[in-house]
Amino acid sequence: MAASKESKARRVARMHEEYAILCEMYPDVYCALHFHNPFELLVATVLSAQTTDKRVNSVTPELFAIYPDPGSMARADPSRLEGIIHPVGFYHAKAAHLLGLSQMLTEDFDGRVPQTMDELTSLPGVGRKTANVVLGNAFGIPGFPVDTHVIRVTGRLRWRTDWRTTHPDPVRIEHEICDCFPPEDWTDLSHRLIFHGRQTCHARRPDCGSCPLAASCPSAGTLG
DNA sequence: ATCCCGAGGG
DNA sequence: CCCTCTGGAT
Repeated sequence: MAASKESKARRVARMHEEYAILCEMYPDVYCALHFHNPFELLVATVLSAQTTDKRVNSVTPELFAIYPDPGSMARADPSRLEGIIHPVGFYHAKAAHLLGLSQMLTEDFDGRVPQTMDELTSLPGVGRKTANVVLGNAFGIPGFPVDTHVIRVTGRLRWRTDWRTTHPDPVRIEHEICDCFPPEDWTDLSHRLIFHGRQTCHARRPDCGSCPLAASCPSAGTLG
């Protein structure tokens, strides 16, 4: 068992090679959401859940023109807020999240976006993935956002020691990958894995034929 | 039908 | 651990 198992050093070396290939495949993968401050990024990221960045970007200009800061958003009329963010979907829950979130920012955090994982995830609508995006992009604090794409892609590439697990633990994936890459790579690497999952390594029919990673991918050709 | 750079609730 | 929440695009 231990003899046939790939050594950690070899596995880490392979992960780094595959990261380099991802960089060649997707030269311009940075935060698709344009923002001017941590509050705007936080709101835009909360809105981004299970939607496309295009829809989020279609509502944020009006949203931030009317509610430029936590104080004004905390006093927003719920139905008006719902109307503004309606195109992103999940508008009822997300409007409630934005209201509660901005109220909590004004009451508990002096109107500022907190800079720790525990404080961020205490906000309504903010999970670990969203918190890591905000930490990395707004504050330069390294974090590794794990979403469904990261779970799937890292499993197929076998970047996880527990890749056979049916229901992998996202926190464990985060820690495993952070253990193998320097902190300055985390945000960028996460974005590329997510982008790869969307563009090529789809859940149902992954496009292995056009994927440069297929040569070293243990799952290539075994799917779809 | 299935997917969108998820999170909260039961 | 499952489900729901939205609607538009493919």
